[in-house]
Amino acid sequence: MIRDQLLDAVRQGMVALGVADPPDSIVVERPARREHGDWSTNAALVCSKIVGTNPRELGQALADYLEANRPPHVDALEIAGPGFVNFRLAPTWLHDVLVEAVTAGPDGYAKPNLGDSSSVNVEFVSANPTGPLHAGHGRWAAYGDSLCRIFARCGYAPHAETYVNDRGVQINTYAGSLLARKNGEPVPEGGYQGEYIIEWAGEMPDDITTPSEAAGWGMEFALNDQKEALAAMHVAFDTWSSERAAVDAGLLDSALQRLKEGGHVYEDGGATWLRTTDFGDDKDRVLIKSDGDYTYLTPDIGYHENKFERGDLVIDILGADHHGYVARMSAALQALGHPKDAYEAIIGQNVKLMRDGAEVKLSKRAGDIVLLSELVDEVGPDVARFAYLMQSIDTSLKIDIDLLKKESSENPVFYVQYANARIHAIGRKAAELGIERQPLADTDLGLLVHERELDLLRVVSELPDVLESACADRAPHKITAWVRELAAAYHGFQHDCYVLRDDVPADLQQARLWLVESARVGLTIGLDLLGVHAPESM
RNA sequence: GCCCCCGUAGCUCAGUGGAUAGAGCAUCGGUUUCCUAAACCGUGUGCGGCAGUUCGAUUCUGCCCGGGGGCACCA
Repeated sequence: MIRDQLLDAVRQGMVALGVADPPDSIVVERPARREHGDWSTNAALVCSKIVGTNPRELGQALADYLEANRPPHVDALEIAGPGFVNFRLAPTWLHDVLVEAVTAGPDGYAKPNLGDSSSVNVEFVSANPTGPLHAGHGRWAAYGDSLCRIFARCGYAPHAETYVNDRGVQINTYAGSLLARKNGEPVPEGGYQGEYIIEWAGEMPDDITTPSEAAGWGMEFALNDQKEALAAMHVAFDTWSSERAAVDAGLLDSALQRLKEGGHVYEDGGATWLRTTDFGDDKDRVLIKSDGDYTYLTPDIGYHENKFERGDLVIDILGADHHGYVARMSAALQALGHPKDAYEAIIGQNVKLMRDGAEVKLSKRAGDIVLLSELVDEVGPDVARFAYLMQSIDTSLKIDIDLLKKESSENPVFYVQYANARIHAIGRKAAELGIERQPLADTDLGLLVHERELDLLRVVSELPDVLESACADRAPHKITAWVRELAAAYHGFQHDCYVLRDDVPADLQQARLWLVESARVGLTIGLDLLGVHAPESM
């Protein structure tokens, strides 16, 4: 890659200038402003202290060295600002990017091996089996699924998992609520008030009369409902883990036993405690209540321990209301002997759903929830996923349902989908005209010199870096942002550069057809990472 | 009181230890005998505040202010 070639040259230059061991903080990057060249290095600023000269002088010396030992594609060098060395490259470096992209294709371009096949277990959604998924859950579904796609492309072996809390008090509450509604009675105090309970109770067979029967039937019904909603969004899990099954399999007992053997457990006030403060938690946590029942934490520890069988790295994707959970789970897993960095919790901020200009509450106990299935029905899985992935997971997400339903330029999804449709329209039109793309080797890419053409290739060239960063930062929204940039560059290109019109010379036409292909490769990869399908015509 | 996230343009959000901080929408104006105008081009205001670290801070650290979410022998 061009950047590595430039960086190598810069580092060699610094060695030649007396920096025995050039620091890693030397970078070659794309300057924010085009006037500052195609690439730029901070080497002189970083190394000036080591050499004892001022950055501008060192920069000049570096520029002189590079002038004499010119890396590929470099047209001109200049020193600027406080001591940056800027590279101006011939367009040939972008033509190389085109060749790389279309040769590797959607399966091979932008495929960094960061994970070296190590496995990563990603748990997300994990809703209680006591009701339907609401529109807020969609964020975790879209995020988790996209993150797994990113991991997979970056050389990891991801395992998508969701956890079903199918035991505990909320199940009894749920069963009680179902039975009460079945009998036409108001739900008990603290029960589930949602409209769906009435509806679901109506579907419950008459021979179900006991709480335990209602619980069994209700959980299965809820799970099926959730699976349908996720399937409509094209989200699938490798594993659905049942809390009850984990307890029955003895995962809880064996984890508890090992914690005791490790000396991390003590009794106090009739309860059994885990000394999580030894591993950074701010207070110890109860494992077994004084009434003999486990807290929610205890089976969760057993379950998390078990997840290491399905991942070298275990990641939980949790809502902001669970952030207090992280320190105790991390402490428990460390007490079981796992390295601190083998467990990672990603805390996502909440979803605010707007409809008719007002916020819609998403609480399951309140009446008017917007179901995930409703949202996906209304706008489709692609629009929904794109909307969920537009923002950083660290920010609360406002989703305006009215806006998503509008198929207009106010809705960014269509901008991207339209770019995809136009790319494919070129292909259709070319076929209609009997124009075929000739072998790449016979194509003169040197004809691609229009600013729009080069801008498009610049965006294509950035995908590998964007992907690495999206993976390292667990940030699918960086892919969304890149896809929007690519669409913008493509629309700009297509506006100013004709491909198939009569007056386009045949050799330029060929080069542009390959350019369109490189955009197709990039867009295909980007949209696939988001799990968003784009229609070939609109 | 403690913990987590956020505070960037009128709105919704990107972004970065660096050289003049971006995009979409909204406003106003312009572009089409031509591969989808669902497009393109032009048009202004902005890093909540105060210190510190640094050659350089919107970015890192501390404090303050503001918004959201947590602080159970609930899950």
